[in-house]
Amino acid sequence: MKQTEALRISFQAMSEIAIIGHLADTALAQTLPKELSVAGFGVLNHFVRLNVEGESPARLARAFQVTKGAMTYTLQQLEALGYLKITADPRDARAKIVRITAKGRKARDAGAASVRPGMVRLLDVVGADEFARALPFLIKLRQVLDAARD
Amino acid sequence: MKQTEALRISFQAMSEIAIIGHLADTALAQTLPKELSVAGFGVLNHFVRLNVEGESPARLARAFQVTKGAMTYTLQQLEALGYLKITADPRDARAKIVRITAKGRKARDAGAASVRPGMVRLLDVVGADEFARALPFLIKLRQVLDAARD
DNA sequence: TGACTTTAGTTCAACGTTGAACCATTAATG
DNA sequence: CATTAATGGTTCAACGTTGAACTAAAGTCA
Repeated sequence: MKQTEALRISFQAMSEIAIIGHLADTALAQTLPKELSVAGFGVLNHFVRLNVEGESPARLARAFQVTKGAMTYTLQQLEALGYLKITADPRDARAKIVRITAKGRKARDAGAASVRPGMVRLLDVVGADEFARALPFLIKLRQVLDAARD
Repeated sequence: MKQTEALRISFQAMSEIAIIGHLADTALAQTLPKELSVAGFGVLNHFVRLNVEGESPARLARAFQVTKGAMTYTLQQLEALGYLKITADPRDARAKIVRITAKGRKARDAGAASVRPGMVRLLDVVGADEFARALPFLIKLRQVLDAARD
């Protein structure tokens, strides 16, 4: 394949990915209850999915590729909603420990449930095997971009 | 494949796509000169890539999956920079016609050139064929989500 | 034709993000 | 050890986005 062609294709692929990400974000935001942002749902989901007990804001910021300031904002919202409990870290006076509450767990379950129908509809049209085939490529691409982010 | 499994995989795929989109956006924003936003570059690119002569703001908003308000904002920036010329549409008094200027063309070429090295580096690691294999899936997924956006 | 409905564009408050500045604390180094 | 560098967290202005409200101009159709 000519390099020009390769550049064109990879550029288009990145464009498509950016658009899909945008559409998915918008769809998710509309599905979730309005007091829960996509970022907030992501954090709640993180605790449940990975069965993590406590995380520091800094670790969360890195996990979500977001600035510390953005994470501070998101966590403040979630704590105000009673979905998280944030305490001081006894081992490091700079740090804090973030924990999900029972209420937060319920909110994330409700969120996950509200996403399901849309996902099922999507699987109906696109096909589970296509997702499965694309996933390794996506993971690799994410890892590379992630690492390149210096 | 069990449905639970299919849901898990497709959900993860969408997550990866969202993250990649986010990383790509950030990387692109850092590469572009600071007066040119990703959205602005997208608009300039649209005119050059598709060799379109004139477009209405409404059509552009639809093409980029963005609200009319967001497109108004982007176009105002680009016009202030002298990259676009916006005139009234003689055939429809509600509408306007957006055209790229020579200066805009130069800015988009410079932008495209500044993206190239990063793209080449990406191709080095991920491989052009992988992009090529994934592209049809991505296009299909984008089209489905696009259509589902009612 | 006249009454609705749709479409084009703008404006504005609110949101979630970034980048930079800042303070406090811990880690690394000479 | 004493400095210096790195890390954790917050705050704030600025940005680009949404959604809603609005004006103006077509389009539809009975």
